[in-house]
Amino acid sequence: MSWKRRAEGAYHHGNLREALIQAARDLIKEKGPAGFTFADAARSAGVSPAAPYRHFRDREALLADVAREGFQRFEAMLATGWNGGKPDAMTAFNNVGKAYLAFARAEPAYYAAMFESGLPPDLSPDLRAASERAFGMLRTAADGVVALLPQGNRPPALMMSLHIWSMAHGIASLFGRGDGGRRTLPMTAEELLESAMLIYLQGLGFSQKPNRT
Amino acid sequence: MSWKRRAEGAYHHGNLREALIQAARDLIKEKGPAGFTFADAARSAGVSPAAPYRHFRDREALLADVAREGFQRFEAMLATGWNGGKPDAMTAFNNVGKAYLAFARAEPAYYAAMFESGLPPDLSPDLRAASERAFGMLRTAADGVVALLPQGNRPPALMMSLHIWSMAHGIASLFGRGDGGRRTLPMTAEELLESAMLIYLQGLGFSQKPNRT
DNA sequence: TGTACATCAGTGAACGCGCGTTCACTGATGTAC
DNA sequence: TGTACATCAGTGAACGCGCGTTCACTGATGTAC
Repeated sequence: MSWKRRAEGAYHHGNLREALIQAARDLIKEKGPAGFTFADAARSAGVSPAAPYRHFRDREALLADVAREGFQRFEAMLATGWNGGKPDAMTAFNNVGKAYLAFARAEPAYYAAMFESGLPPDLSPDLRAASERAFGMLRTAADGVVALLPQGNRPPALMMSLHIWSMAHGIASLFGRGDGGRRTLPMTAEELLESAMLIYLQGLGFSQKPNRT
Repeated sequence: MSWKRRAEGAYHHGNLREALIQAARDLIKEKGPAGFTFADAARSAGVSPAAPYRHFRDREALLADVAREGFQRFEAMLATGWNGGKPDAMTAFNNVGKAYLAFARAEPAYYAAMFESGLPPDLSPDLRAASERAFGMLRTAADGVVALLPQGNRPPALMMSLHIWSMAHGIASLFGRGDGGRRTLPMTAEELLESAMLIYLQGLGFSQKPNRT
């Protein structure tokens, strides 16, 4: 469903590019990243099957754009969780984890396009850059947390951010998706991630729990 | 490629069911779990497009059988890693992690069918059971490790096994696949997992590193 | 040991379908003067 | 302000293709007697 309805009988759509991305998201959400076709997207947007070629070279290019847009929103959501490290780095770090899972649940279509579509991560420089900026947020959060430890006792922040990324992605993939059909858990995905991060941070030398927000 | 070549001109294939599973694995490896068709599999196995219907209701049933078989081999591989908890639980636990990644790398087609095909986990009781037995191996390993801790200071082994599963799955999905096109890392996937498990175990109260095998 | 027969596994032709892609086209929009 | 023209965005018909599925069939295998 496009946020801007096409005027009845209008020859020019006016916003077809965005409408196609939106249509692709809807279709991915329903049927997975492999389950939509170029013709499908055109139909959903209410245009002829030839129209999408004005905006995307092929299906893969459309999918890549969905992924790119997804990384941008993902980055924004992680940044909101981090919130500049406030009120303190530990709490903010925990909020980044929650934001990660919230994104995967709220936007399963973006998430699938980003991580499960089979697109090569550097299909285009734009896609690559968007993906790296999103990861950069995890890195920033890891830097903030590592800085709380005494010098000489600090783990590499890059490694730490890769650990957190992997854990959050694993939980999101296995349990935390908004599109049903997934495995069930004796606890929420958020609780699972939070408990894992807590134990992990204790392993790094932290002793107290992050404050709840 | 079937391990049993079809006799020239033989009318009966003799092993078509297994040959179709093998063909599906080859095609999944090449093009992803969504990238193979029933007709494709028949062609690879050298039979007419109608032949697979003698053995599988449809494409999804074939895919489910690939996944089921995958879970069985996965379970066996994890069990070999665990090796009854020998030489000691910590070392064996670490070996389970290595076995997890080794499987994902060596058998990307099975892994994709198991975790990335979009099949509902309880499509069939058989599939469900195979999946749970595989997870049971992680649970067994977690039990073994938890038992090393003093009573009163033991985390729930179920939670711990979910943590490990998520971490290993996250690393395998993001970095550790044998089919290329994945993100690159400043370390191996095995090193990433091992370091994460080490920190995690320290967080649980363990102080020494597991012995190397 | 031989024969008749039932069962099984795969054939090959056929069908309807939807997809990706192309093409010459046309209606709408923007701009130079 | 009006007009001519270039550019742009979407049309609709057409094509070849491969897929999923069905069907009556046939060749091979196994078994009862």
